[in-house]
Amino acid sequence: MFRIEPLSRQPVYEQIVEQTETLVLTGSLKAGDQMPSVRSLAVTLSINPNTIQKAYIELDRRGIIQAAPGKGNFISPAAYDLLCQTKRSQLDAFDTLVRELLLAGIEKEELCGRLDTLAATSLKGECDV
Amino acid sequence: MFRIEPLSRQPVYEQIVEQTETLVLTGSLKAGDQMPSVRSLAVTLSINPNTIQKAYIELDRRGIIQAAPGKGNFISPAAYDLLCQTKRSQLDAFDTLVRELLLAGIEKEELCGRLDTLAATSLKGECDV
DNA sequence: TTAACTGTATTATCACGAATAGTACACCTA
DNA sequence: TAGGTGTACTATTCGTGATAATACAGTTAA
Repeated sequence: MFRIEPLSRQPVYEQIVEQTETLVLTGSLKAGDQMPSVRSLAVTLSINPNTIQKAYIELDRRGIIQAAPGKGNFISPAAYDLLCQTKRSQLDAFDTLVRELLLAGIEKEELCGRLDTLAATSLKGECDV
Repeated sequence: MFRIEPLSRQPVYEQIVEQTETLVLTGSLKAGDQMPSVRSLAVTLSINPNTIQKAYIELDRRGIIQAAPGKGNFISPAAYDLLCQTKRSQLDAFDTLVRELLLAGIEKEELCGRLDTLAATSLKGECDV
């Protein structure tokens, strides 16, 4: 379910947060789905339970999951819409990257071509905002 | 010349490296241009000379600058071409980002529109590879 | 020649945050 | 009741970015 790279600069707990969000966006995780328990995921990924907890706390803070003490952590009903909204505010990252690639002499046409290919591949629904 | 954000997760020395590379790509720094001296830049940016040196060592390692002991650090003749080549290998970052934005329900057309705008704005030459 | 600049090298130390370790408590359910 | 769940807390380790303080060597111009 998760793929952790311990050598990455990005903290492990953040990798879990981001991958969870991606799983929600791709539809692999839907509202109401139960997350792996703190302890079980710690065993699976061979990392400390506290690290998992830290990731879950952050996901809860963002409204992506909801904790039910004694039962488990579950994907929040609003998770998907929340993420759509968040991603929309990250369009400037797209701008920055494109600007740099253009500066490096990469043709606009090449980027457009890739965009088309990706759009055709990722056959996903819309975000009803 | 440089804009350092001390609170960023990105190390200061890396900020200097990346900004230098961007300046080369934009044409603000050309082959043969002299970089600020380690000590002077340290004073200007109010950071430790060792941090500047670390950035310069990395730039030298990448072939972007060349050191002339006793004289200074200078933009390497191959700097621009090197960066064009490097950026080209970062197209998968573009793919990853686009994929996520598409998943978040952002229309392909919107991204294309932004791409057009950016291409029109950044009126730069090509990279003769 | 001297002074003042340049890059380079070395060692020690500090500061911050990620990650670990260990323990404890409360809740839910079969 | 037993064993799962989330939660809280403290202490410690560890890596690394950044600082501090020197020292040495090459270049340049007064």
